[in-house]
Amino acid sequence: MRPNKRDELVRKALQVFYRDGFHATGMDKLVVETGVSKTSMYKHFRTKEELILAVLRLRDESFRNWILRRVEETADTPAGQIVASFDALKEWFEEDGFRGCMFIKAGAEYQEADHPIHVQAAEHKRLMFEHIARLARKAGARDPEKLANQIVLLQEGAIVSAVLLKNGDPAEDAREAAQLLLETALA
Amino acid sequence: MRPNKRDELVRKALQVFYRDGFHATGMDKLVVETGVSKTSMYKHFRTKEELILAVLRLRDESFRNWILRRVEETADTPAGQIVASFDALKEWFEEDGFRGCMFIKAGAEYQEADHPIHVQAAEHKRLMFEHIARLARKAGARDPEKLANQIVLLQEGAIVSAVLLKNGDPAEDAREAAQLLLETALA
DNA sequence: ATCAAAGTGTACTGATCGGTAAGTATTTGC
DNA sequence: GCAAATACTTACCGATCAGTACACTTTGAT
Repeated sequence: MRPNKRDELVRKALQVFYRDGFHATGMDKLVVETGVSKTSMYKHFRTKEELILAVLRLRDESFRNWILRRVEETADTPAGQIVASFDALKEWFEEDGFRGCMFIKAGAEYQEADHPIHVQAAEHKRLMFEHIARLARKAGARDPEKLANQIVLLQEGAIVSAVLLKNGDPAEDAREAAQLLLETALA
Repeated sequence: MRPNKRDELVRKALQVFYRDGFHATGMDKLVVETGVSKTSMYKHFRTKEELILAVLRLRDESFRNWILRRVEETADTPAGQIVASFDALKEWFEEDGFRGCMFIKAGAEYQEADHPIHVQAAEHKRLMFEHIARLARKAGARDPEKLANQIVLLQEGAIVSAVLLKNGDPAEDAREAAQLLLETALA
C-alpha cells in the first residue's frame, strides 16, 4: 500500500462525496471514478465509513489551512483577521462547484450525535471555533468566547444562506454584522 | 383516496424522514412504520420524490405557523418580535428529538439547484426571510432587507450550531447579536 | 343491495447497495 | 533476479433500493 496511492483515492473520493453527497455515492461509483479496482479500494479502506472519515480528515486539514492562510494574508491584527474570515468565505462561495460546507452536510446525513462521522464533523466546527476564539482573546474582547460564538453563527449562517437563499450577498452582510459585534466587544 | 389518510401518511413520513434522513429512509421502512401497504403508498404518491415534496410542504406550513404564532404571543412590537424569534428557536432546540432544520438537510441531500426538492427547501427559506423583512420594514429599519438578511444569518447559524457545535447557548448568543443589529438599524 | 373507490397482502422486477472470493498481473525492495 | 507486496479482473454474496402486478377485501354513497 503506497501511502500516496491512498491519498490519491481520498482526494478523488472527496470530490465525489462533496459533489453528490455521502449516501448518494456508492462504492461502485467511486471505483469507476477513481479507476481503481474494488478490491484495492477495500485494501485501503475496510469500510465505506472508514473512507468517509479519511475524506473528512483531509477536508478538515486543507480547509482550515486554506482559510487560516487566506486570513493571515489579508490582515495582521486579530480583529482585522476576524473580519477577513468573511472575505475568505466570499471567495469560497464564488468558487466553481461550491456546494456548501462538507461538515454541515456530513452532520445532516449522519445525525446520531455519537456516530463517528457526526463526531468528526462536530470536531471540525470546534476547531474553527477555537481559531476565532483565539483571535478574539488576542484582540482583547470583553467576553471572547461569546464573541467567537457569535462570529461563528454569522459564518455558519452565511454558508447556509449561500447555498439555500441565493438572495443578496451573505458574506458581505455577515462581514458588516461581524464588524459591529467586534466594535461593541472591543469598546 | 380519503384525503385524511394521505395526510396521515405525510405526517408519519415526516417523522421518519426528519429522524433518519431522506436517502437513508427507504419506502419499505415507511411502509412498515406507517402500517399501510406498499400498494396504497404508491396509490397516494407516485414516487418517493412526490412524497418528500408533500412532506416538505407540510413541514413548511406547520413550522412557519408555529414560529409565527409563538413570536406573536411573546411580543407585540415588530422589533420585539424579531428578537422573540430567537426565543422560539431556543424552545425548538430544547425539544425532544430536535434534529436541526429539515430544509437545510433537504438542501444538503439534494444539492442540484434545480432539483425540485432543493427548490422547495429554498422556497421555505425565502418565506422565512420575507417574514423577517416584513417585520424589519414595520420597525422602520434603515435598510430593512439587509437587516432581515443579517437576522436570518443569525437564525441559520444558531440552528447549525445547535446541531454540530453543542457548545454554549447559540439561541441566546444569536439573540443578543440580533438585538445589537436592531438597535443600530433603528437608531 | 350494489357498485366503485380505496384498501389489503404477497410476490415480484431489475438495479444498486456494501462488501468478498479466487486467481492473475505488476511493482517493489533487497 | 527474485520473492513479497500490492493491484488487477471478474464474478459473486445477501440485502436493500424504488416501483409494479395481481388478486382479494373493506368501505361509503346512492
